[in-house]
Amino acid sequence: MPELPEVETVCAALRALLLERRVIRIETSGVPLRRPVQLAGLRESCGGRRVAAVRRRGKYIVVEFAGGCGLLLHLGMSGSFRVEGEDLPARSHDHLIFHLDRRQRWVFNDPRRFGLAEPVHIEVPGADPAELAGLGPEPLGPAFDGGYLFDVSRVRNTPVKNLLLDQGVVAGIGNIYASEALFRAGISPRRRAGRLRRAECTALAQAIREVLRDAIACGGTTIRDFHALDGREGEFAVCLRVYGKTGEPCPRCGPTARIRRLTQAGRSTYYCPHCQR
DNA sequence: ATATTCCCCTGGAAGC
DNA sequence: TGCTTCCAGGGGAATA
Repeated sequence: MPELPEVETVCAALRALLLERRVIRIETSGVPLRRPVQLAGLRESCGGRRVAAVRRRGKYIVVEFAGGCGLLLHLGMSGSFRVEGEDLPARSHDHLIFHLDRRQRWVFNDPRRFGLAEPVHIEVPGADPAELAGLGPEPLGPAFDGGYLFDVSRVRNTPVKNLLLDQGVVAGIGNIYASEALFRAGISPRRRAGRLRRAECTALAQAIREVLRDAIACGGTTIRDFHALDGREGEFAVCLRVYGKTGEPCPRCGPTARIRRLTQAGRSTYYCPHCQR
């Protein structure tokens, strides 16, 4: 569920709440997330240490402690965090509890358990852990532009929508923003990636940056259950132009064209067959 | 090697 | 009301 803008929103809130805080003790529900939780490793990596940095890479969050110790987090489809007083009641699907100083706790809650929380090594302060080496560039960073997209797409026969979902090509785009970016760029999601012209790649890269920036400014998109640490929902849902809008008039073409849904690589894609070519 | 399909899980909405 | 079916913002393993 959470894509780059949602993870960015969560990450900024975590940074504000956790920086310089000390992890006193760690507990788990004992239930595996995407993989079994390595409680001993987490205690070694985080236990007794102060949070030195919190940053995002693609859809991952990296929490850095002193001494090269790190914590790699991923929200999966349904993960969420909260930081609250120790006296409040636990909730269903609380799978990781980091007890902090000042009688607070930091909780990772994840009903579907597709999330991830693992100890990692940080070689140099600010560096990515080796586990993230396969990620493509940040779409809002300097390495991502139309030229890059053109180059990496040449040898790919997959539909461009699938290419955008490949985290090794570009990190952080998910199902919502892939559809939204293709709509903004006027490119059909079914187009073979390798057949895109250079100008189309430029338009698409620009559309990706725009939609992600707009969504971050709105605190992300809440379709169902995404919420930030303060409980607020992402306001970008009202700005969606095609995602989830099957049968509605196209915002660009008007009532003469209706938004359609199709399935690509097992995921829903939304697009206007009239203005996306 | 690349590209789909399937699977992991829970919960909410929609259909009957 | 209750049951069944479908669907979901992710990613990785197993298949073609």
